Amino acid sequence: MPDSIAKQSLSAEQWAEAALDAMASGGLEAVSVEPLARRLGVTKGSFYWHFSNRDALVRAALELWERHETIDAIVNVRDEPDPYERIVKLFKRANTSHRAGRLYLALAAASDDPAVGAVVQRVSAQRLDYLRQSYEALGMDQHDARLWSTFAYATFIGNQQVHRDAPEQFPSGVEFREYFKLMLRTLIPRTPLSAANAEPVSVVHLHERARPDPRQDP
Amino acid sequence: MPDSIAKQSLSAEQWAEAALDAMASGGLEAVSVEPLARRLGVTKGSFYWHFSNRDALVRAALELWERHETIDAIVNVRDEPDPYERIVKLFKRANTSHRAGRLYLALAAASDDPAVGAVVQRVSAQRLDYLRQSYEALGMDQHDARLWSTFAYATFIGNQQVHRDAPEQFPSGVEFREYFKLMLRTLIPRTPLSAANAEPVSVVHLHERARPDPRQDP
DNA sequence: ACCGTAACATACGGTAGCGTACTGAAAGGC
DNA sequence: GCCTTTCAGTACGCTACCGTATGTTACGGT
Repeated sequence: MPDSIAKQSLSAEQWAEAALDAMASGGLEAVSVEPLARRLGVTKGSFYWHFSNRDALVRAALELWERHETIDAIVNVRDEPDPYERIVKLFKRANTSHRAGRLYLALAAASDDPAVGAVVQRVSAQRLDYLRQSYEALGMDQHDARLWSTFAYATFIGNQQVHRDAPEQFPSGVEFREYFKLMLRTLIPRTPLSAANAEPVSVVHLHERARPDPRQDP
Repeated sequence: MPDSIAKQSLSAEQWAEAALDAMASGGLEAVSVEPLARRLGVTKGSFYWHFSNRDALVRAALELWERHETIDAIVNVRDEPDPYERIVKLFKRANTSHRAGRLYLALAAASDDPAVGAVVQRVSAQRLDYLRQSYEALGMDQHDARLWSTFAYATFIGNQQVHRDAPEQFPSGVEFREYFKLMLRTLIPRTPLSAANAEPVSVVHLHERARPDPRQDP
């Protein structure tokens, strides 16, 4: 039993990965047993050994996705001490993976399904929460951090959407780099906006520090 | 014939409206003849008198939606002379109708379908274009207007998305009003960026100038 | 009173996909 | 060498939905 679990869970995970692929390109409805089996070169007989039914596959795929989108994503930037750079990293990550973006949009579109909706809600909440914490680490009070993090999150979700729905209109190449910088400058104020609690830091100095950061661009 | 057309097209439009309702709550897949007929209290026999097939219904619904989302929306704010107020109106409209938001998201999710994708693209392009024009009317040069209007549009699309996917996290009530004002202040610079300095640096000034703007208080 | 037609109903065949029951084959323990 | 376990294939019934063919009703014109 214990050793066979490895083999079984491997194959099951392959099914789940294939399900995620199907979701990314065709939405939740595209996760159908027979087409997936065809794509994997087997028949339903295999599927119903690994999973009790289609719902179980969807659940497994959602679990996989949730891990990818929360734990992995956050672990990836956790070692960045500077909160500003941490947020920049999150933004870059959000604009990097095309598949991840499409997957999010596909799952969000299917959030009427209670199982999907719950996961989407948890993922959104966790990402928003982590963003909010990062904004607080910038020196914002709780309230401002909540507003700004929501603002920033909405913008980047919206970017995915616009990029998919109106690719012709969406900036690309050099223009995207400018667009990206504009968003960073606008959405990550490096000086606390509520005058109350923070030590006044040199705004000019901080802004200049942001510009000579030339790294990749999606 | 001429008088019977009115009756016929009326009924056909009812079908199209019902199709849009179904889309808003269940996506494109929810536009199915038999369930729709049940919901309307008739049978398929009626449907196949008005439309040749399901695709024709989808096309009619899309046409209706496109009119709603472009012409009507723009006509609604066309009489506002102040470009600032015009943009505010557009934003308010975007955040007002829950159904319209869900409809957009549902159709965008189904934009793999070429018929749907084309309409979504046209609607997005037209709205973005109108927004860009409004930003130009604020005094921005073409380039900045393009970046800022894309930015603003993405944010409001993202707001719809977040509002649907993580309703618990999305600001509401008093907090939403603050959130809304923050977005307006940030996304609609009231000081014209003169065409003279189109460099990205000018945008930084913009952000810094937005803060001491005495006109609104959160 | 009669007919034509607009509007809807009924009945049917066809397909896609879900799930089940059963069969088949390879692999490793005994 | 057998036999259980693991994994996959085949065959079938079931449901939802599409589309078609045909039946039924109401009504306006003549």
